[in-house]
Amino acid sequence: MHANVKQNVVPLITPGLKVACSQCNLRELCLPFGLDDTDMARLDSLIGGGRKLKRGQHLYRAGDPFESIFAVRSGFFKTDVLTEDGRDQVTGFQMAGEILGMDGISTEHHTCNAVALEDSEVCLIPFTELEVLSSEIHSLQHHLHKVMSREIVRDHGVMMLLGTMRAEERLAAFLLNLSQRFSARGYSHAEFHLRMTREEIGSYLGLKLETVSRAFSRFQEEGLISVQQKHVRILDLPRLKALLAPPDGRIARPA
Amino acid sequence: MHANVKQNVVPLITPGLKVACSQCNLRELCLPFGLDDTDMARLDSLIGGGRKLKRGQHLYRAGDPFESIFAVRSGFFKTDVLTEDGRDQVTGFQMAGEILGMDGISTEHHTCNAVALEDSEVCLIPFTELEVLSSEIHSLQHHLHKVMSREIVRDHGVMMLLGTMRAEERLAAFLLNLSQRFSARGYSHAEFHLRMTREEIGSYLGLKLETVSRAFSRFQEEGLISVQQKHVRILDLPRLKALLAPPDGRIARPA
DNA sequence: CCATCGCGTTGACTAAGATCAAAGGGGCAC
DNA sequence: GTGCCCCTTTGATCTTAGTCAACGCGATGG
Repeated sequence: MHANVKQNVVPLITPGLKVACSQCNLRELCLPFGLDDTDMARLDSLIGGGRKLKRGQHLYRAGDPFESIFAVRSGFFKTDVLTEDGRDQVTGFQMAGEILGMDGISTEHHTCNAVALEDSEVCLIPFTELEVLSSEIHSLQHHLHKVMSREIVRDHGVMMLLGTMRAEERLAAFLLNLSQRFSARGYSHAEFHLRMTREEIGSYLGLKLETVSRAFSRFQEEGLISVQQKHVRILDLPRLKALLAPPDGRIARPA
Repeated sequence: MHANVKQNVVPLITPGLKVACSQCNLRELCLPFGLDDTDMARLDSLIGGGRKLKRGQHLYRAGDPFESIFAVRSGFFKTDVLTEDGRDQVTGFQMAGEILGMDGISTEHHTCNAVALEDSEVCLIPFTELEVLSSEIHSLQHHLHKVMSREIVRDHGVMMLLGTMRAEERLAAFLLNLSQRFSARGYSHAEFHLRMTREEIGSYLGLKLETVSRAFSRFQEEGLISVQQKHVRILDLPRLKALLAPPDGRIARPA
C-alpha cells in the first residue's frame, strides 16, 4: 500500500492532457482562485496545455530562459539551487495546485532547478500572456500578486526554520507542513508517503541525511510517528506540534 | 568619521518630503526603473509622499493591515519575523532604493516587522492604486513582477547561506553582499558602517552574537578586514571571496 | 562631567550535529 | 525472479558553534 490514503475528493489522475482550469478540482488552490466563469474561460484559453514528466525529469534548469510559470497538476516536485562552488540547497517541495518558476521573472532566466520526484504533470502558463491577461482582469492580477507574495512569506518561514530551529524541531515543522498541505488536497493528514530522500529532506532543512534519519528514529521511539522508509504516519499530532515550543523553554514541553 | 565614504554620485539628503520619482536619483534602482517620462509622471502622482522615521521606529508591524508598499528613500531598515513561540529571525536589511512590505500582499496583513536602524525616509506606494496603474502601464507591471521575483531569488540565496554555510562563510557572504549594495549606490565598496548590532547580524545569519563577534575578530587577525565596532574596512577582497569556496575543499583555499 | 547601560569582545566549557564507517533492506531493472 | 544499487539506519568520534560568564569600551543622558 504505497499510494496516499485518499479521503474524499480530488481524483488526481488527469484524464487527458487538455484539462481546463474551469474543470480542474485544484482551481481553488491554484491561479484561477476567485475568477468568475467568463474570466476563467479566458485563463483557460491562455494555458498552453499540460506537460507530463517522468520521475527524475527536470521541468526546468537554472539558466534556462524564462518563458512560463507552471502549475502542478499532479505529482510532486523539488526545486534546488546549486552554486558554482558546489553547494546545493533544496529550496522547496511543490505539490498539486502550487506554482513553480516565479524565480525566473527577475532575470528572464530560471535561477533554480525543478525536478519531478514522481511522475507528474504541470500546466504551462506563458508569462507574457499572463501579464497581458492580468492587466485586463483585475482579480487575476491581484491573485498573481498574492501567489508571489505567499512565496515570499513561505521563504521567510524557511529562513526562520533554518535560522532558529534545532534538528528535531525542523523535522517536526517539516512533517506538520506536509501534513497540512496533504490535508488541504483531500488526502490524509496523518498518513502519507514522502516522495523525497533523506538527503533531499536534509538539504531542505539544512541538515545531513544521517541527522534526518536519526530524528525520524527518535520520533518513532517516542511514539510521535511511525515511519518505515518513505511511509510516515503521524501518531501524536499534539506532541509533535509541542516540539515547536520555544528554544528557551519558556513554554516547557508538556510531558 | 562615522558617515559612509561617498564616492561620486547620489546625495542622499532628501530636501523636502515630496520628491518625485522623476527627480530621484534612486529611480534606476527602484520601482520606476525603465519608465519613460510620461509614465514616470503618472507614478509620481500616485506616490503618497514620504514618511520620516527616527532610528528604532517601526515602519509597520506584523499584523498591521496591508495598504502600501514602501521604497526606502534614505536610511536603513531591518525586517524580522517573530513567532508566537518566541523565535525571532531577521529576514533582511533594506537600504535606499529597495522595496519593503511585499510580504503583506498575500494575507492583506503584514507578516513581519520593519524597523528603521537609522533615521530614515520612505516613499509610500499605495498598493491598490499601484495595481491599477500597473495594469495600464505594462512596463511598470512587469517591473513590479521583477521586483517581487527578485525578492524570492534573494530569499533563496539566504536559504542557501543558512542551509549550507559555516559561520565564517556566512559572515563573509554578508559583508560581500553589503559591499556590493553600497557600491551600487555610489558608496565605497571597501569601507562602510554597519547599522545593525552583532545580535541582528547573528539573527540574520542564523548565528549567536558571540559567534559573529569571533568571526569578525578572526577576519581582522587574518588581515581580511579591519573592524572597529560598527566600522568595517575590507582589506583583502579576493581572499574574502575565496572564503566562499566549497565546503568539500574541492577548490582548496588558496593560501 | 560623570554615571550608566547597551554593545561588543574574549575565555572556558558544553552540546548538537557533522563526519566517517559499516551493514541491512527494498525497489527497480534486467 | 533475481541481483544490484541506492537508500537508510546505526554507531563511534570529532568539530563547530552555543552557552555561560566576565570585562571593557563608548555613546547617551542627566
